[in-house]
Amino acid sequence: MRNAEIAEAMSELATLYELDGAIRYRVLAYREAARVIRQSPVSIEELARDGRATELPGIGETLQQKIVDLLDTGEIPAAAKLKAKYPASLIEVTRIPGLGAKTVRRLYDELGVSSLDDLREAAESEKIRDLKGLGARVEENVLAALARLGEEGPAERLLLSEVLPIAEQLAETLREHPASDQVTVAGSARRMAETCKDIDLIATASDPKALSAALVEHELAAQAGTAGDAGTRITTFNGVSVDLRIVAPDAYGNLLQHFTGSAKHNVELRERAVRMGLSVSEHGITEVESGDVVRYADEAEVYERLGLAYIEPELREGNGEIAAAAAGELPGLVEITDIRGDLHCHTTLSDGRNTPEEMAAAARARGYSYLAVTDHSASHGFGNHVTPEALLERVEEVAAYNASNPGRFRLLAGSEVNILPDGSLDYEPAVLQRLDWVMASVHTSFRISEKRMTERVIEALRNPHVDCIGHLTGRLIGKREPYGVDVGAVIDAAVQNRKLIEINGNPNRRDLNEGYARLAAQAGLPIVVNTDAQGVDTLSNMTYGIATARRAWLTKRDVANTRSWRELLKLRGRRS
DNA sequence: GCCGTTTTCGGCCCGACTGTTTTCAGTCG
Repeated sequence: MRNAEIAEAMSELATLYELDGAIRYRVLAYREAARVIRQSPVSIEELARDGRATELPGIGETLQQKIVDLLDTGEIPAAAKLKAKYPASLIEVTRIPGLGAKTVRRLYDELGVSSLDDLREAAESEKIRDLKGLGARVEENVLAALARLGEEGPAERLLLSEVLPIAEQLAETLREHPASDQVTVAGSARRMAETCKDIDLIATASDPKALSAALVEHELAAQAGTAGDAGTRITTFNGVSVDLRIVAPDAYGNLLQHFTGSAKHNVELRERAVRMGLSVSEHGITEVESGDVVRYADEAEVYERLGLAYIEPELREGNGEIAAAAAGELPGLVEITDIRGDLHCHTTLSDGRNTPEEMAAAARARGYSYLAVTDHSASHGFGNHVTPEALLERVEEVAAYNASNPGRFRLLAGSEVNILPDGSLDYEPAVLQRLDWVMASVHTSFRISEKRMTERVIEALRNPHVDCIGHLTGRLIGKREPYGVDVGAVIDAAVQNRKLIEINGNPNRRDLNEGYARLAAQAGLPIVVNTDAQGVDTLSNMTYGIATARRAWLTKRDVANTRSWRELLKLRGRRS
């Protein structure tokens, strides 16, 4: 059973318990467990079968047993019992914004509302206002929420690449405004998360209202609230909602820390504060006993006051960073400026838009000392494939380029070779042998079993000509689920065969994801951060690859392409 | 239900906003 399915069962049970009036901390415990399970890079099924699920934070003996029950019988007895008590369609009603479990339970008990249809009818026939504490306004909000649900579905999360450029453009506009002092992008965009729900901008200003007005009047604003002293909110034409919060300079650090999140990180931070006799909020740090409040202009001072080293935004996910900061054991994260080359990109030979010469020029302009052109192999299946003859011509072409462009930069002849369903590659060894660098990726036959997919990739890792596995799980964020593959087993096989593995920086992929990348690094597997660029413009997707690497706690040393080409070659198993 | 450099029991983050109420519960981020 996939982690996502187990997490979904826990999350459902949390809602059922909540409807049943369980104490909130039990509900919270199940929600937290669901989050931990969903995020885990290792198989919860295997862990629970070994009785080791309790090794995860937030999972104790009770949940360990419930997971085993779920695996054995397909359901959790406690959930089955509650489902007999409350109709399954009641859970959907709790998804209406503004209606929590308490309210839904009352609607069920007092009005017999047990589905979204019942809810609509109750609101339309003005029965909700009969309940104590609820009024006509609630009916209006419910109907509006139901209408939104009907036309557009639940609010989608946007890719970081869709959000970050807008966030930076807006921040830049505000920075140029005469009334502005400091402006920073906060929230999940600052943490470089895979997806973002909205944009948070944090600012200080000599004239807050004027700065708010500048955002309201921005050409990207399709809708806008009122421009106030505390900030404002707009929605851009492509539907991204943007919150601007303006604060006095002396509390800028507190506000920035608070609105950078994540929620989990902030909760852990405040729990630590409580143990120190302190209370942390966006307004400052209060000494509980004396009631004295201290504000911090600089975010780093907030962490310092709590006895912590500064924590980079990418690490603020509640994955052990606070304990590491307390112990002085935070990793020195890899920086984009550490990157010395890109080992996965395409040219006009397959599906790219630029020639090798143009790609090389762009790579040099980025300060790289090497670039591998890795066009798709013969059986790619989407046209534009490269025959063995064409690939050998490419080898000559690359040699000629390097001969006529002496110096520090080296163009590398490579290929992104398809891994066929049986794990073989679709070029002969004699062809592969001529290449400087071989990426091997799965592009077809996704729907085989996890076992076969794992064997398929491991077979490719045994091939002496393969250097690196590309986009291992094949996911497209928000569009295509990763295919079933035992990442842990692939990591082990890669280490054994002295291969490398890629973080693909295409913002739709970010594959390996941060959880798996952290696992790979812990196993000692060298990671290559690549772009998979299809043109000179997308070589800049290194930003997203590095974001994932940093969120995976990777250091410069963990990332192979922070090395010179000569040093990098020492990491791989085959003869060069 | 989980967890432990105050605790194996008694705690478990903080504040804004909303809608309904004359002081607050519920919901959300």
